[in-house]
Amino acid sequence: MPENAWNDLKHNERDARRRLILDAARDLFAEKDFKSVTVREIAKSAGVSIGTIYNYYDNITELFLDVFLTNAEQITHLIRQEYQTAPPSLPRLCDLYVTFLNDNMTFYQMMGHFMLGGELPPAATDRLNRVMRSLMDRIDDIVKASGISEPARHISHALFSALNGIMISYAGYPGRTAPEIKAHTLRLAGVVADVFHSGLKNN
Amino acid sequence: MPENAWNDLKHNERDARRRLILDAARDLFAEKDFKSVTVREIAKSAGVSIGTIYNYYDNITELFLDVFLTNAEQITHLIRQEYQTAPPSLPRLCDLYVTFLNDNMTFYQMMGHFMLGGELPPAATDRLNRVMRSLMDRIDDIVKASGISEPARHISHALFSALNGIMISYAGYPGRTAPEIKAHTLRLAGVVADVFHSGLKNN
Amino acid sequence: MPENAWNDLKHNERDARRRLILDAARDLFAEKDFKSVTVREIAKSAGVSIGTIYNYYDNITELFLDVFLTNAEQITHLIRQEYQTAPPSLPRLCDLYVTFLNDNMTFYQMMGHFMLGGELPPAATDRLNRVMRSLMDRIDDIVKASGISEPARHISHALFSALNGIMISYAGYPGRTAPEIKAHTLRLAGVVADVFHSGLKNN
Amino acid sequence: MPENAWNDLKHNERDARRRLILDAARDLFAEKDFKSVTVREIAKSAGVSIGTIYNYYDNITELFLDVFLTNAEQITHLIRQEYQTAPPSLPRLCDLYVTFLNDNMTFYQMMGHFMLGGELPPAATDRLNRVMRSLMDRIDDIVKASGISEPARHISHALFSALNGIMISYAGYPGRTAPEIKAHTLRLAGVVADVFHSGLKNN
DNA sequence: GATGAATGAGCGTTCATTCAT
DNA sequence: AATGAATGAACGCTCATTCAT
Repeated sequence: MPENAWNDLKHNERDARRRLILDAARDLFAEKDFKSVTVREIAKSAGVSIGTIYNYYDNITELFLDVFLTNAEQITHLIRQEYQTAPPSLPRLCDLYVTFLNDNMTFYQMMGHFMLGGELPPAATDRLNRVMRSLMDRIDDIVKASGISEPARHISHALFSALNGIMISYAGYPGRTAPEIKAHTLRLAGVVADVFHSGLKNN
Repeated sequence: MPENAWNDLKHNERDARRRLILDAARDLFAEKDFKSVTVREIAKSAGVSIGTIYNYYDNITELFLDVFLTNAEQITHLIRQEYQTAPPSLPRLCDLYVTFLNDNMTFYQMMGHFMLGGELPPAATDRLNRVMRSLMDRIDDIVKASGISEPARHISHALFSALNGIMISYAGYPGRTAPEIKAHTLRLAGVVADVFHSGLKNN
Repeated sequence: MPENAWNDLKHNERDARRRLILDAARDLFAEKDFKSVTVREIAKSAGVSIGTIYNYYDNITELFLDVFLTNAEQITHLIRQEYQTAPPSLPRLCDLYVTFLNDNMTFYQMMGHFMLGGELPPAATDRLNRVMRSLMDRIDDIVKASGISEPARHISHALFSALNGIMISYAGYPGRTAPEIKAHTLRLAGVVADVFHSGLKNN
Repeated sequence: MPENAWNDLKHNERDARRRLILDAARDLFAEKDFKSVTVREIAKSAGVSIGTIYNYYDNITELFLDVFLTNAEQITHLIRQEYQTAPPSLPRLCDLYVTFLNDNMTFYQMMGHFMLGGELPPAATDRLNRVMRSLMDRIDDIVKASGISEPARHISHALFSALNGIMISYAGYPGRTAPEIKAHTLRLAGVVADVFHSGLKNN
């Protein structure tokens, strides 16, 4: 079926180009506050023209959102994998998640942006909610499997919150190098895991 | 010493004016995303000219920072008061802090901004660190007094993180009213307090 | 001569395609200000690709001009028909022309555009002049046949001007519906016809 | 009253600057299609920065409208003067108006733009209508005073239309110099005046 | 010290046109 | 001949900052 093959090729090409832009944007975001990255910079960095970016995204917010949601899907996938391939472990979950946040600070910044102030078109809000709920579900899986008696959803929320909070509180610690920050945040992730583990056993 | 009196007067006036600007800015931030507030708006709202603002602040970031640090000092003060007037209580601390974040979303947004992305001049960084350390010390006071055996500082960091994280994770939940958000975040604050309380007793 | 037949076929096909684009453009112009119609929209509406349009027209101005001139030829033809099938009548001429302008606002807008501001390549200017002169000649036919003693060409110009002017002055009257505008402009066309009729008898 | 004097000075200065921009814009419009004049060009031509223009006008449409309305008020004033200082004369009115259009082609182009396609904010539409009605009233004054028995308003509309139409039909005549165009349009204005004059006497 | 008009770099976005397939 | 993704100059507009008064 040459028709299909051709379509696939086209589709692949389009996807590849989109990925090119996506990755360029992500790299740029890693260097500075993502809100200060411009369309021009992304275009230059991706090696395409400004117009091309608008060929793939209606506006820059959509691109930002795509970077964010791609990241969210990534960590969601990682947690699902962990759940499926190893006995459930709060410490490992915490380590996994905080490691990811350290390696993807943009994701973290964007979570703050989109979940706090960001005016989003309704369609985008829907997509955002769906993806975030899926992430939360995967965390829930592990929390539940850790033998918790309480209504698990609240615990999952609290744990998710605590891990996110580690970053907002320490990720930007001035005068610290990236490895130092990673070390400190992972240590705190361990403390959180411990506290939740022993705190929940005894309820 | 008339010279001193005159200086004091001048000093007071200057401080009063600065406060005027500060308060106007804070009020404006309460209405919308702080990054979208313009110098023009602040000037108008404070009843002074644009130029005057630059008389008190070198640039708009300094003003933003001043608002943030003022808020930080405020919550620091509240926690100190709590510590001095009531028996130490993790649940009350958590409630107090999360209530404050709900009532001062700007503080929360700015914490995210300054601690994550914000390029700050060194002097500003120093001031930021000092104030945040002081806030942490007050949290530390209560954590220590709650009868914890472990090295308290880490626990304090983790607790502080967890409380901050509650907000980034749920404060912007789309489709929820402010009271609903407050209710949910306070509930989660309760869960965190519980978990830390029972989790730490048994270590 | 198969060669010729083939050429004819090709020629017909080409013409049909051009007509397709032309009609799509005209329909689009009817919906909104012609200056705001994009090549992309025309292509989509005509069911061809952007590139194809450039295969038939060097640039978008040429297409606009083609739409305009086609319209001009249409009204020219209508007036000739009127001249050939009915006794010459100024009122009927005025009614016919103003009705056409009402039903083809694009033509009117374009007349304003091309005759006032439009930078046109010389070849296009020639074509424009030829077509407009032909239109004027048909008006002239009827004016002359109406029993006018004066040098007819000036009268024809003045009449043509007056009818065009009715539109620029009232076609966009805000708050009026299309039928109301048609009614008013036709009434004014009647006044103009009367004035020219009685004004010219007595000279 | 020094306060008032100061305010007057400020007011005058502001007005002078606004006039500067207005005139620069008008000059530019005279050179090319007014829709193709950019904010940058106007700024450069007026010797001010881009930002300054936005200090006086909310957006470029407002500036365009100001140029147009200023012109409209000018010709309105000229016609009123004529009415007050000379016996009413259709030929003189026609000559006056068409001379003005020749010397202010921008006014003519803008009339076409604003009265046909131009999407205008309601406030602007109101202002536009008021000014145009005032212009029409002055024409009405002279038409009525010319001893016309018919309902004058329709006649005024028709005359106004006819004069405007002269321009749309001949102002851009390609290959003609400005003086030639002026001569031809004034000649047609004379024809129109004649026709209306004798046509109306006999009704 | 207070003022606010002026500044202009820089923003996101558009769209006629090109050209490799 | 037909395609449509890529292009990038150019647009209107914003807003932190400056500086003459």
